[in-house]
Amino acid sequence: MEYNFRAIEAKWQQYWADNKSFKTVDDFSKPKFYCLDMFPYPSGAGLHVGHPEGYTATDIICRYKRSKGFNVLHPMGWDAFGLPAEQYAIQTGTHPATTTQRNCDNFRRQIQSLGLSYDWDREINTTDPDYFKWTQWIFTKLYGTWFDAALGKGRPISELTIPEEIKSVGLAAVRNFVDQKRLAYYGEAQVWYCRNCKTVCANEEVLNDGSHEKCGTKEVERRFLKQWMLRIPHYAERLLEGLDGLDWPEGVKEMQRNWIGRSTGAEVDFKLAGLDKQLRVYTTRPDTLFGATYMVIAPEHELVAAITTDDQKKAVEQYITHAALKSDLDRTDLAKVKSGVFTGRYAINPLNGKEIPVWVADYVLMGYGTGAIMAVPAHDERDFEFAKTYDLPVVCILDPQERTTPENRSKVLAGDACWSEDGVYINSANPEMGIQLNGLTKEEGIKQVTEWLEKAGLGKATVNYKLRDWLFSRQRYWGEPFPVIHWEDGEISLLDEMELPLRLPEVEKYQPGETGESPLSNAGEWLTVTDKQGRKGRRETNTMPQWAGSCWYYLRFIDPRNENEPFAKAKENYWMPVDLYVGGAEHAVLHLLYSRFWHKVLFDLGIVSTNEPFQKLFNQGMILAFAYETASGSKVPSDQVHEKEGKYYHLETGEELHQIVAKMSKSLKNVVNPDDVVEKFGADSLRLYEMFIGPLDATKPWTENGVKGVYNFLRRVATFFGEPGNLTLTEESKETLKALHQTLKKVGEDIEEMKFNTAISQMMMFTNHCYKVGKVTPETANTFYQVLAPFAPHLAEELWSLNGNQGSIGICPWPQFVPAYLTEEVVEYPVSFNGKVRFKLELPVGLSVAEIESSVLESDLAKKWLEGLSVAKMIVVPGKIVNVVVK
RNA sequence: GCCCGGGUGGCGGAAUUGGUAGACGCGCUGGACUCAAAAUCCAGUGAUAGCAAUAUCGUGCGGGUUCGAUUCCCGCCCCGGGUACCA
Repeated sequence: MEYNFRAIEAKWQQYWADNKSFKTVDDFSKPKFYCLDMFPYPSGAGLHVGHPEGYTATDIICRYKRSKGFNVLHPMGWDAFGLPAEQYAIQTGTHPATTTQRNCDNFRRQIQSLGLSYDWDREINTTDPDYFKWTQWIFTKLYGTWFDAALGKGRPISELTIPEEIKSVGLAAVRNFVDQKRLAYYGEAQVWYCRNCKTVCANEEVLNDGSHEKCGTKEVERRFLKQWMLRIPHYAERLLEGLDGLDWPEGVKEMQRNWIGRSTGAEVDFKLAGLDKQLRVYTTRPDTLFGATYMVIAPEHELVAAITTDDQKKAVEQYITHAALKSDLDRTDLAKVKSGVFTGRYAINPLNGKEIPVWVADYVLMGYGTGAIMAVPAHDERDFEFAKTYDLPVVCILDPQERTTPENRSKVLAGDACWSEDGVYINSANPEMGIQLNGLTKEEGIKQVTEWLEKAGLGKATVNYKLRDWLFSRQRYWGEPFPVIHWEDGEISLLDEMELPLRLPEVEKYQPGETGESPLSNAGEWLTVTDKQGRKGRRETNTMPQWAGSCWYYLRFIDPRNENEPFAKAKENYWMPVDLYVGGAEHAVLHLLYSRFWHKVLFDLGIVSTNEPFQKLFNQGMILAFAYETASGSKVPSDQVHEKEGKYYHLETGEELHQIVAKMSKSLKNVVNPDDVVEKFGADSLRLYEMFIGPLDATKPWTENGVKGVYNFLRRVATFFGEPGNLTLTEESKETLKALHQTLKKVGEDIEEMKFNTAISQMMMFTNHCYKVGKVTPETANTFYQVLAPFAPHLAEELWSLNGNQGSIGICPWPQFVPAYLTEEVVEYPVSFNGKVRFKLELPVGLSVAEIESSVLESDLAKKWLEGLSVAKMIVVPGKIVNVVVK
């Protein structure tokens, strides 16, 4: 048979569509397998070869699981809100919905051309009002939930007890109290604002170098704006604990842990000399309190004005104004030299009563801990640098002893070097206060000081998290509108479920306002509302960020056409959690953390039945491409390069070029379009190559020659098995049965472990075997087709039907592997002398160690290597190796 | 700086409860087929020496443990990703 992949693939894709072969039914009696791809943002550029990598992997697993008897849920949809469509609208006036529709159609066509077994009846789109109705609904749930710290869970706001003293103050106080507790709140937030995009951006979008992730400019600055925020830090502990039970890559879990950033320490109150106020600091090292020689408060700290003395007022005010203009970049990276100013005030060290100066410095951040620190320059690098800059005293209280060099130790003891590791306390006792640390080490010191502080009422053990409130609004058009009304009297109300979805209004221009307000502020009629009492209100003009839609889409796939609820409880109960979630590592922290947060809230409210949404996570690696650069390192577009005898030259200048591996990019002209690959080699070849190129989680370069290699394999399969004369054997040979069942075993195991590259190489070996023996039985062929089917489903279906089988190959149970076919009668032992393999010796299976020893020593081959030497020892590992130690 | 990955033929990569390094594929070489070429099929292919049998070397570098190390331990080098004063 000629391998006419175009005809074969068209035929079977039609067959699957006509027969709805991959439709998932909610048959609760079967074991379920929910396999999810991270749904794409349908960009105008279409699919790139990175998309099919993850999609093919999940498709193989799904097809395999179906034939193993699982009820498989394998859906696809579109994360279609987002900036590019809006940007295009600003430029051309085309409604983002139009652009989005077009892009989705293109993506669907491309994905369908790959023969992926999605249930297209479950397709969802985050921009569809029937979908975002429920995104808005979940937002109202967040708004209506508070976190009960005592129970460690979220509860409906109706279950919040309002203290009598608040009630007595009045309605506004009650409202204020409740708002303080909600998981979603509307508040003044100091946020990043990008002058270029005219939008607010999340902290996470502002890169370390002070540029905006989305647009790349450095036009970002800090502004105060009214924003919707989510209190994700309330769930910090739950999000941290939840990680332990998940089958996720360790690296991703570690990144999430670091992002949450839990630390334990103590809050300590310092009295201020001549001021009836206390300064509270957070420290992870209360044990170093004896070494605190000054204090620092953040420029934004509320006590700055009160603390500053008249003499220093001017200098401090100047410093604060200056610091406010700085971006985080200036405050961190560039500030190798720390800056600060003395407030004129002294604080009193509670352990020894000594007065220490209070400084203002921007290396202390208001957003973490209490915004104030006690500085222990001898044992903290940052404090040490600051102390050296401003010539503040450095008192060593922790002797490194033998933990460092004698030279460094004496520097540390003299206060000329910083030591932040463990040591033995010195100068750390105050008998009057009943505290004595000298001679102890760090762990014990922290414990004792914390206990002492708590007893003395000067402080308490505290846990802190780096995780900050999640800024949840954007000044954009193309996002979910908030179901929120701001009334003229200052009240905020949310729409009822009956009033959802709140659709986007038509607007004339998509340009954000100069002040950064959303395009929705131009939406005329839509904008204003009046209630039954005649009270006027204005709708929220912000929209939700792109994260919103992707935070819960895995739940909607369970019941995507449900008009009455986000999903039916019974179905959710059956399908959740997602058994396997595959996508890029770029979502390791944000998307996965936000999703987990929403999920936990929904869990606490009894809306979902699992504590965590994604049981197993797998990150596919990036697919790169070869690129070329000159000796000086400048890049040369691929169409300017020509190859000669394995070397590369510039087409015009003739200069020899160096081949490198780089991300695919338009400028390098090394982008591979899946459509072209499908056209030239077929979908099965594309699928197979993406899996064969290397381990799924590795970063690897694309080569067209590699595609040719797997195409070759498929062609050889088609040629051999498509020839009826090759399938005429009536009884299968032992060797072929062995090769077949080895393949069956290896491929099954490799799919379970997601090691697709080695599974494919095993199938290649089997095919090579078939060419060698020339003929196999039709039964052998059938079994092989089934093994091949998850990987190259079109060709497998074709050969399957050609061999006289009815119906789709996908519905047949996975063939049973028979271990008996793999048993060996002889073992070929590599025989080593002093660890060097000298010859191979074939021996029957099942010999005792003594028998193997004597067989080896008696063999003619061994004589040569034993000449003039005596055997000191023999190592025999039955079935593996023999090593003779000679002297 | 810190954290996490990773360094194996000309190339992508296999193989690690320590047990025949280089499976499979690409490329290359030779042969068959052909008037010829392409395609295909068959064979070979880590390096060095040798006609060959074979020998020596060989998994980033230097040590160590072991009968035996790509695999374990110690110390380095290089590459990729993440991160940034979190007290």
